[in-house]
Amino acid sequence: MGVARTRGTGFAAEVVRTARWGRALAHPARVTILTLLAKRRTCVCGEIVDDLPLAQSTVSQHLRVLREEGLITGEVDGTRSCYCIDPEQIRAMMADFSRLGTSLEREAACGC
Amino acid sequence: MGVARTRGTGFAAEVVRTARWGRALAHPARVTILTLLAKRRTCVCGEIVDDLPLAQSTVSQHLRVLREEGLITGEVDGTRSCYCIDPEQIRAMMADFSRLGTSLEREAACGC
DNA sequence: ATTTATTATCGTATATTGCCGATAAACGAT
DNA sequence: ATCGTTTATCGGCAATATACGATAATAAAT
Repeated sequence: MGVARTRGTGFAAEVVRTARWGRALAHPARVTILTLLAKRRTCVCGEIVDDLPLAQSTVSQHLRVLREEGLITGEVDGTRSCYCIDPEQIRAMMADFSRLGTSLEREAACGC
Repeated sequence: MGVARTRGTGFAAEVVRTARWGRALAHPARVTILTLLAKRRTCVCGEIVDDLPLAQSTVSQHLRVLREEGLITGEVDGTRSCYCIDPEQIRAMMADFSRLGTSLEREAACGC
């Protein structure tokens, strides 16, 4: 999706942050990668590729998105790359979602 | 982002659902719209437009995305449209996010 | 030094997103 | 019937997203 001209401008900071988390999760591959990294202790890129119905290069791109959003960290280990979830950022994301949730559930009554 | 050829195929149903929620929240305008609808009792489209730094047609598109994802409901009221949050779906979204969160926080230790 | 293995990046094609102005559609009011 | 208001949709444009194969780049192994 095109990052629009107004993206990130004219919106509250917390809203922009929440939208970034949303974008990070906006593809099944990325959600799957996160759960894989949480499930396994090992975090080698190749295994992730094996578990996804996507080409290696495509998985690498999804990993980069997750890294750019801060949800995972990548570390080079010889010829391979070791990816790990960043628990701090996961908690931050969930906190933002949680804040949004309570904010949205506060007044659920509809006047229509 | 382009809905890719493999989107929704080869991924677990819950993962796909979570990714759709993420996509719904993936733009600051849509997050803002949701919070606006929660804050106010009234849900007329025009007011939403007034509160966003976007053209009316653009806001209408964002409203459509939120409606397609089921987070809001639209109802025609004479010449205007009344949009409301769907509390049931909001709860469903938050439940999915919550499930994801606990799943991701379970094993946060990184072996790297 | 050469090969093998692993991963990131490049190049490219296609689809989607997001934005806007303009227009259509629907309704209420005059 | 006509006008004004409100909203949805259309058309077009630029930017991203997603996918893949191919190619670098790096390190381990022979």
